[in-house]
Order: sequence, then structure tokens, then C-alpha cells
Amino acid sequence: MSYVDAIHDKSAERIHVVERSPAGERIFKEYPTNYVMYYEDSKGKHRSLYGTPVKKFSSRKQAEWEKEKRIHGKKRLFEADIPIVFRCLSENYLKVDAPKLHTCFFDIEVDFDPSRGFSPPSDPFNPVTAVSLYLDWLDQLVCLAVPPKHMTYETAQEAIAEFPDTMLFRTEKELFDAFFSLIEDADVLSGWNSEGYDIPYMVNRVTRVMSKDDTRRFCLLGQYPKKRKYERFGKEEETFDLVGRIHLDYLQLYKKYNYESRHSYKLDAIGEMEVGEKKTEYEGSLDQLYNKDFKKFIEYNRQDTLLLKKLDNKLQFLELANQLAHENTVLLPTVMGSVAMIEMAVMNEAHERGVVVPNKIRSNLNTVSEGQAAGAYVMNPKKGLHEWIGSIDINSLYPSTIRALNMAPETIVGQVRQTLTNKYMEERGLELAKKKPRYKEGDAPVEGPVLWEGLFSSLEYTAIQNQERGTMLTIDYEDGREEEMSAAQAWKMIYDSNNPYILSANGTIFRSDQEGVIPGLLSKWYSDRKVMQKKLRESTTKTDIDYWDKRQLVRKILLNSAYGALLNEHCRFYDKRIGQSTTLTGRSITKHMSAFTNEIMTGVYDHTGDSMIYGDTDSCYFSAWPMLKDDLPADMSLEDKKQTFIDLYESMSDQCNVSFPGFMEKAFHCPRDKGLIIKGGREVCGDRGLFITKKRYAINIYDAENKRTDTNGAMKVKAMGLDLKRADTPAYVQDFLMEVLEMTLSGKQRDEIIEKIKEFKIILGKQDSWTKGSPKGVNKLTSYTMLEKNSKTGRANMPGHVRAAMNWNTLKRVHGDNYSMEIMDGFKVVVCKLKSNAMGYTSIAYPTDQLRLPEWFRDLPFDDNLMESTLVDEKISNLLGVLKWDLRANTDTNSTFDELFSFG
DNA sequence: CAGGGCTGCTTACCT
DNA sequence: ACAGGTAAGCAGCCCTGA
Repeated sequence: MSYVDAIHDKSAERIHVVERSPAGERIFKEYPTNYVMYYEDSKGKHRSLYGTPVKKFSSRKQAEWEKEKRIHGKKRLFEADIPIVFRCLSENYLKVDAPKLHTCFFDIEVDFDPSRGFSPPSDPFNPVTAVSLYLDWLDQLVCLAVPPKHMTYETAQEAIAEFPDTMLFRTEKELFDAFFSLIEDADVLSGWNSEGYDIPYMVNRVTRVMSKDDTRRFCLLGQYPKKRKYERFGKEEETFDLVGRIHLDYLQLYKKYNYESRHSYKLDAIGEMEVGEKKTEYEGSLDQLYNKDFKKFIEYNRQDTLLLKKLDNKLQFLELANQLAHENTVLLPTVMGSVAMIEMAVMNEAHERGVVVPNKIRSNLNTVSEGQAAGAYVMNPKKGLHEWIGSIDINSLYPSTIRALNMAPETIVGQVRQTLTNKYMEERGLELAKKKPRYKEGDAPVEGPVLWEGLFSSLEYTAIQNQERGTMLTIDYEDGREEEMSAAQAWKMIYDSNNPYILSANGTIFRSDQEGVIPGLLSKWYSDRKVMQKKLRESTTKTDIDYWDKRQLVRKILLNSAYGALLNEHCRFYDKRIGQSTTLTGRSITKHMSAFTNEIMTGVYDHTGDSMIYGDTDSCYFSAWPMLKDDLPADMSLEDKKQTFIDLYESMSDQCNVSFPGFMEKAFHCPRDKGLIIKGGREVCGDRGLFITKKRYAINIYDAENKRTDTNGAMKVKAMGLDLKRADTPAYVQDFLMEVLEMTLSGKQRDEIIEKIKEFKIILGKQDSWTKGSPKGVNKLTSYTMLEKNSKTGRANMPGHVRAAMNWNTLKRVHGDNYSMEIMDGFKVVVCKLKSNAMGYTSIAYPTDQLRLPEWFRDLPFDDNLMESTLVDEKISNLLGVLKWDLRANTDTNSTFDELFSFG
């Protein structure tokens, strides 16, 4: 059986663990605290990650342990900073299956005060009117409500008669009592935005109408919910953590595992998008519903909770979090971040190998952080339309690179001091600064990714590769020695002296004769995932499919998050040398892939050669069409053409894979078996593609990873980064842009597209002004509002969309409008531009989720022309500008007849 | 004093 | 306490030329 939650009782020095048994029972376990540390000692019986002997000290008493820690304060310490609860879980629950959790989804409704408006969770002056809960272990939806004051209890009963398990209460206190009874057997509470709203509201409201003592009923073990401050969207907020049972905010889980942003994060909107469930529709505001149509109000409240359950049925993020947590012996809320989880994964793996991990190096405030590591290479695309495109990408580039070069803190032999590289960066930074039009003597040098432009490795690495005799280098060894030698000698030492050395593109030397813990762990996750995917393919029942799919997904998430966590400077295993070794070696590998691929097509080993169109991080896009078009039979059928390019690109990808071990050996002195880790795959084939800028392109694909996508005759467009993919473009404009794109990619000519745009402009012209605004997220609204309030001039500088949001809030107040939503930090809004007006506003925003726009808003002097232009002209120019079709002047529906037909 | 262009900030994206 | 690289839009500022 396994844990649900655990706490450290400091005064009694016990760890309390709440478990859920396979039979479904809650069990309370207790462990004595175990304070552990290891310190360097030549007589120690334990081994550190670095293979050095260490001595263990452990105690049940914190004071004793602290004292011992001070005694060894000068030595390097190991595992003295592992949270004691995590150590307890690691010691007692490693490799124990995750429990079947009792989950309760819930949603609360809160009354509205016509004079004071809505109440914030920090000051919950409005009563809770309804709570609905779905208890998954009973498969039961329960709704608790207090009817409106004007309604008799009996009338209310009649109104809700048709809803099962719906209970009415005369007072809020009775409602809370029932709520606490219902959650008694729950392990997990989850709501939508519940961290920011439902949980703090309920805790503070229970304190107000009952007592602080009663809030303990949210928790187990007689504990109070623990107040926690956190920052969100640039504003400090307060919430509570539960004890003994867990609270997870489903909105946050959703955002964590869905990277694209949405137009709206309202549960209704996400529910509709994910499970196609329409929200319960109603007229007016929710408090009007409560007072005028109590039945529908209850239906609405029940529906929200039911929607959460349906969402989780599909997405299963709670079970994912459950498995991730238990796999790595951390608590469930820990998986919301990656660093602590990955650290524990590595520590557990280290223990498996009989070694202990070092303490985190405390960055004290005086040490300056090292500056950003160089990242990925992005090729400047050859802009415009291309035909018969193919792409190859490297499988899990960064994890594979870490494995191939055996990169780990304990396998570092040394570092080629980056004297040349640092000097180059300094000079280049200065040079670029001087090129700036407003450069003044003494201005700061330019920093950032531009400095690495055109580079795929450190200059010292290049010198070693070239075996330069005249270039002197210094090698800093991990044991403290330093050695000077020429680049040619360094090459000999690493590549040709029977040393088990690997050289990364960052000039970091790793040893290849003993596998590092992190590369080993990544390999294990990788191969475990392959096995699980095989089991998944062999599965026939839904239970089996779900089981293996979730298990392989856990591996995938761990593999993907490892790189980011390890590269975070607060991670225990962070080392900039490893980080930059990963990215620069990745650059070199991708460069080789592109150059080699180009060589097959053109005969020239050049990563930007004539066949290459674009590449980003681990991929390359290319076309053999320019080289082949004159050689293909003129009467070749379309299908034959498609197949020809599939076959060609497939074989190129295979040849590329064959080339990797040799390349890895020559470039980094990777042993052959490690070089085999780097593998690529042919990704897409497309008949036409439009490349606009870095990170913005579209391809009409007919094959993706060896699956034809054109079988039903429909187009499948892979569109990346374009406005039509961005949540700050209105949905209907996204659709329009997609149509224009499809026309272009299917070979339609300029005239037809001009007609299409004109048509859209005419439709757009008839729409309500406020539908033509631009969606946007607003952060730091509170802090900018305060900044303006506190400024002497009464005006502060701020981004336009923040000013627009502030304008809404101001006008809302001026008009005494309590019913409309106040825009708060993190809200999604629509920004509308205004014509010049008495208030001096240039724009105003409204909340995306505002169901009805108030009269005062509708009457504002919107600048339709300006908005239409940013929605159509600018976006069309972003999309088709590279074709130089001059679409703007030719689609201007506002032009007079004269303008259209005037010449010169 | 209008307008062009640069800087810095912000959002949302790609891998 | 996941990373770095990038485009685009906007406000505010400086500079230039009228």
C-alpha cells in the first residue's frame, strides 16, 4: 500500500503518513524521523556520487544532527538537505505502486451583493450558496445548496425535485457541515482554479461563519490548512495547503500538460473544447439566476463539477500526477514543478547504485549568476514557397546527447578553459554595440544568443578538432590540476592516447568508462518506455491500454522534463558545463545532419546548402526538387511523384542514421555503441510549403512519420507559429487565415486570394465593433495600477493592453456597474481601439469571459478601421508578405473608386 | 512639431 | 524554482527635417 500525503511533526519528531490500502481503506502510519547526512572521510564506508569515501551520520533528533553538521561544516556534505519527508518516502515506498486515490471534484457558487459586488477569497463577505461535489469512489454527484431568502424551503425543494442527491439547507453552516462529512473519505480535492478561488474562499468563509477550529475538517490528523503566499500573474495571492489529503488545482494541471495557450480558461470553454460539452446556458448574471431560476442555478452548479469529472475521464491528469509522484517518491503537489521531482528520481537511482548525492550548492547573494548558457541553433529560413519538402529530426535530441556523451557531474574529467571563447564573446559584444545607431562610448556590450550566431561549439573545441599546433589551451581538471598544452596535443590526449575521454562541443571532457547516474537513468527511462509502448500495442482491453499508455507517458514526461530541470541553476545537479555541452553538442549534431543530408542531394557537405530550407534545434527541412525537377519524367503522375519523394527522403534519413556513429566518434570521441544512441527519423513530406521567418512556416503535408495524411483527399496543413495558431488572433480570423493559407498552399493565384480577402473585409465591416478587438492575457495589472496611483504625475508608463484593461475597470466603476466582471491579473481580455475621445483613451479592453457587454461599453467610439487593419492587413502581410504580392492596396475596400484606378 | 526609427517590455509561440 | 531562441506589437523616447 502506498501513501497519499505525509507530514513532519517537529515537536514529536515523527513522520505521519496517510495511506490508502488496496482494499480502499485509509491507514495512518507513523515513522520516527531519520535525520541523515554524509560527509567526506577517507575511512567512510559509503560512497559518494563521485566515488569518494563518505561517512554517514544519522539521528532521530534534529538538534543532535544540526550539531554534527556544524562540526563537519567545512567538508563537502551529502544529502544533508534532502527534505525529511521525501527521505521517509524514499526509504519506505520506493517501487511501491501508486494507490487508487479517492478523488473529489468540487465547485462552489457564491452570492453577490448588489452594492458591494463580488467578494474576493481574502474577504469573503458573500455567503456560499451552493457546493457540488463528485465523489469518484462512490461515482456520485452531490449538490448542496442554500435557497435564496425570498424562497420558501418547500418551493425550493419542489424546484430541485428532479435532481438526485441534491440537498437543501437553511443555513450556510449546515451546508458546510454536510460538505465536511462528504469529503471525509476523500484523498484528493480538485476544482477549477481552486487554488486561487474555491479553497481560500471556503477556508476563509468557514473561519468567518463557523470558527477557525472548524477549518481543521478540511484536513486530517487534526491539522489546520496551512496558509501559503504565492505569486501569480505578477500579483501576490494567498491560498491554503491541506494536510493529510491533497488539493490539486485542475486548471493548473491542465496548463502544465497543455502548452498552447487558449482564448479562455473558463471551465465552460475548456470543457467544450476538450469533451464537446456545452455549458448550461442562462440569461443575465449568475446571481439573477440564483434568485429567479433556482432550478437552473442548481443545474449549472452540478454541470460544472460534472464537467470536471468528464474532463479528467478524458485527460486523466490526476492519475498521471499520482503515478509521477509515486514513481519518484515525492508528494503529489511536488509534480507541479520539475526540479524537486527530477532530483529525487536521480537520488533514488544513485541509491540503487550504492552512492549518495551531494548537497545543493547554496548560491549566496554575493555570487553573480553565471549568465545564460547558449541554446539551440535556428537556421535562417530561405523565405518563400518551396515544393516537395521533406524533414528529418533527431529523436529526443537533448536526452540522447546526454546519454551519448555520458554527461554527468561525476563523469566530468575537466574543462578546456574558454579563454578564446570568452574573449571572442567580449569583442563581438562590443563590436555589435558599436554598430548600434545610438551607441555612446561606454555603453554595455551586446549580450545574448546573437553572440553565438554561426557558432556550433566553443572556439577551443574547434581548435582541438583542427589539431592546431599554435593554439595554446589550458585544461582545468576536476581534481584541481591545470595543464597547458597546444590544441594538437589536447587532441592527441583525448582522441589518441587510449584515454576513455569524450570531448563535448563545449570543450568539456567526460569519461566514457563508467556510466553516469543521470545518463543511465535517461537510458533506463528510454528503454522502459519502449517496452511499455510495445505492451501498449499488444493490449486489447481498455484497462490494459489505459494502464500501459499512462506508464509510457510517465516515462515520456520524465525524459522531457529532465533536461529543463537539470539546466535550472537551482537544481542540485546543475552544472553550466553540462548544460552548454548539451546544447552545443546538439547544435553540432544537427548541423551534421543538415550538412550530410544536403550532401546527398547536392554533393556539398553544407548545412545551409542549396537543398536546405530551414532547421530548428533538432530538425531540418529541405527539398530535392530544384535538383531533381529536370530529371523527373514530364508525364509523371502526382501519386508517383509523392511516392518518389517519400522513398528518397526515407532513404536519406536512413543514410543519415548510418553516418551518426562515425560522426560522433570523430567529433566527440564517442565510443561506437554510444554513437548509436543518436538516431533521426523522417518526419513529414509535403508537396508545398511556405517559410516566412524563423519559427513561422506552413507545409501542406501528405505523409507524416510514414503515415499518409492525404488518403481522404482533404488537406493537412502543418502550420507553426503563424498568427492563425496564436491565441491573440480572434478565432474567426484564425479560420480566415487558415483558408487563405490553404488556398496558397494548393497553388491558388494572387487574384483569387485578393477576392477572398475582399470578401472577408466586407463581412468584417458588418460585425459589431467589439468583435474586432485583439485577445490578450493581462498580467501585473494590480502592480501597474498601484504604480500609477502612487506616481506623482498621476500617470505611469505601461503596456497598451494593461492600460486598456485599466480603462475598463475605471469606466465600470464610473458607471456604477457592479454586474460586469472586474479585470484581474491573469485575465484574458479583448483589446479594442478607440477613436479620439474626451477621456483621452486610445483603447479599452473587456474580459473574454464577460457574457454580456454593458451598454456603456457598447456606446464607446470604436476605431473600426484601425482594428480591421490590424486584423486583416497586418496579419495577411505577416502570412503572405514574403510572396511580395502587394495585397494591401489591392484589397482596400475603403479606397475610393479614384484611388483604386489612379496610376502613379 | 510631426514622423521615422530605435529601445525595452510584453505576449505567445517553437523545439 | 524545467531550458533557450524568436517574432511581433506597443509605448515612449530621441532624433531629424521641416
